[in-house]
Amino acid sequence: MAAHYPLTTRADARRNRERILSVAYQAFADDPDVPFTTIGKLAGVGAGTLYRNFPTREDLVLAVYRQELQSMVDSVHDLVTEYPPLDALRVWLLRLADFARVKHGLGEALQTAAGKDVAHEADTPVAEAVAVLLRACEKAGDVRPGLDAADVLLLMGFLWSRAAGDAGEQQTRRVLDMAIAGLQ
Amino acid sequence: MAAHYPLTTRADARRNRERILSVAYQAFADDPDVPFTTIGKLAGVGAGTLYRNFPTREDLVLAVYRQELQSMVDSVHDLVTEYPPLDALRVWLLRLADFARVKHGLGEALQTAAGKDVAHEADTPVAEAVAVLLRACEKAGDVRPGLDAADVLLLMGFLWSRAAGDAGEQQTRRVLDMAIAGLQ
DNA sequence: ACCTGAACACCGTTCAAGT
DNA sequence: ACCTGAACACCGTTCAAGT
Repeated sequence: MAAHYPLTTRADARRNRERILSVAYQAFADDPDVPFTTIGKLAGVGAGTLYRNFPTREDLVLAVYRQELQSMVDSVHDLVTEYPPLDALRVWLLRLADFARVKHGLGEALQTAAGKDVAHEADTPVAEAVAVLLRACEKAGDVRPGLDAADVLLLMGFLWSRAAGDAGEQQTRRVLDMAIAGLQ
Repeated sequence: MAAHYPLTTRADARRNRERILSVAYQAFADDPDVPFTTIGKLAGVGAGTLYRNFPTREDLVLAVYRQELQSMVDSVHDLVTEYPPLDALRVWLLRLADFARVKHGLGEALQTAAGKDVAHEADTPVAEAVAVLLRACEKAGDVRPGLDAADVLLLMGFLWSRAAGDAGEQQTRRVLDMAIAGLQ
């Protein structure tokens, strides 16, 4: 009596999962408290399908988080080819700051055990992304040599916690510029 | 047709309000997502009474926040008489760190407009409390002179945001000790 | 003036029936 | 194998009736 595992996922099943993920980010950004079932409706799937793919709200939040952070990390390559090194660093960190704001809006899902795992699992790729940007700046002589990516991220984390509490984008930008000036 | 305002609050009304506040802190600490109506039941009041006193969950959260922070500030005087200055500072900052953890658990009520007002309104008394503790340490020669209370709080805020994300009490204690060592 | 608690609305979650 | 959506449970909120 061998169990039967499907060799391929059914096409509609894959489509449904992708649809949910693609509406979820915007839905969470618009309203962090959006009813879970509403996301299913927006994606045009039944409640059962929503729950089979993401048994809890947290599962969906974390999947969205993972997806967005991945696309952030993937964007590094294009940035360093398109912009001067220092601008690439600034743009990327600004995007990360925006993401951190949304992440904060996503609620405390990242404070749970599973959430910390996901957040922690992202640490290495994110640190590597920063390392790539820093190395480009270093080569161009835009920052002082020997800067540690983890240190930079720690500093950024500090800025975000302040920025989230107080004013919005403007302040984030100003403080970020101050921090970058400090790296030079 | 002058409106009639009660000259004195009815005794049972005052009692009810106090009862709600006294159960709320523990209830939130036990489970930040405790159903709002459950707090009414724990306090032994009807849903209507709960809602008249605290129209929204946020109102109750903020009232609890205010109350607890007030008692923290009030405790400074006893601490500086009971403990050596540096110990008083350490104990008080540890308590504040514990409170910050619970505050975090209280959810994002403090991120709203009203929440920021309350948090901001607390800044001055809290900074004064720290200033009192610092001055005592300075007089005893335990810290270097000229330390700014706001700077110390900024540093603490940084520690908490790290501590909340990662490990709990142990790490908070270690990092706090490092920070205090830095003040000396 | 203040209280209680039943009543209603809304959202989370499951599961029987369908393709 | 996967889907839909009705059905049920639970919590938030109001308000008529009581003291």
